[in-house]
Amino acid sequence: MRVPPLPELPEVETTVRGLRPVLEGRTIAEVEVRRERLRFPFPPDLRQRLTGARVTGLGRRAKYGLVHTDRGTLVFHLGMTGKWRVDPAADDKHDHFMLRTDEGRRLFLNDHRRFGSVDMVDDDALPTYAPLAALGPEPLGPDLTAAHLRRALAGRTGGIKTLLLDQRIVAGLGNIYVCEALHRSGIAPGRMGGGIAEGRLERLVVAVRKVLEESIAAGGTTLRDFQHPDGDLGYFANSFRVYGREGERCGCGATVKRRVEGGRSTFYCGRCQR
DNA sequence: ATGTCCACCTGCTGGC
DNA sequence: TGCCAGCAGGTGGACA
Repeated sequence: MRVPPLPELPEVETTVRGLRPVLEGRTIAEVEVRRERLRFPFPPDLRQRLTGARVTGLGRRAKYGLVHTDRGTLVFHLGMTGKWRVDPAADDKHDHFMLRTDEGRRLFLNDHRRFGSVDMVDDDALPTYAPLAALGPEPLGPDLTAAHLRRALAGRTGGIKTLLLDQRIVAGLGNIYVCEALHRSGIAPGRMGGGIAEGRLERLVVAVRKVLEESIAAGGTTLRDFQHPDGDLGYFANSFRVYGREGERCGCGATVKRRVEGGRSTFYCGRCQR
């Protein structure tokens, strides 16, 4: 079974890297807002504010993409099905938001399920912008350590799987990479967060970094080697060891299991993960 | 404070 | 063959 990857941290990182050469240093010549809202209403002054703005740089925080301009920062979230389409051959009914650069490149934010969001934040307000300020450490940065996890998980009785999805504990993980990281570190998804030994947390940190880095590397390869006819940025081929593989063989020979918790699928191997 | 559940949304799948 | 219920899940809010 093959599952299209949802936009988690690696997909957002790959998207930002793909947008950078198109946007960085450019001036936004035209902005089109095609509906009132995605998950949240578009800022009412979005079009006016971005038109004529100069893009100074692009970045990412957790699953948020950041487009810094001389008039503030455009913060976008891809939700579950969001992607940017660059110079697409044809129009699509789920192209909700368009930027045209002074070079005539056209970028469409496409999101058929509309769980994504777009916001515009003043530079001086960015450090206290609530959606970003509440986030835990970047998993690929120096602040994600076993010691951090030990402190953040202390006393927590919930399952480690659920807790790792909490963006305040670690920022940027979603259902897919949490399942993969737990599998690689041999930790059962239902294990109580507060009761995990330090050595296992060390292994978990390593596994989280590794699975994200491998995925970003794969995405980078895709961007370099493969030009999608529609210029899609945000989805790329990937292979998972447990996610979406219910009933298939784990590397150890046991069968991959699926369990639903809180309406979310958890894929795991009952033999490798304890 | 913490854990649990639901709403949001649409394309796809499986069952009849 | 066609229809439709059910499912997928990131996030924020409601609730106990």
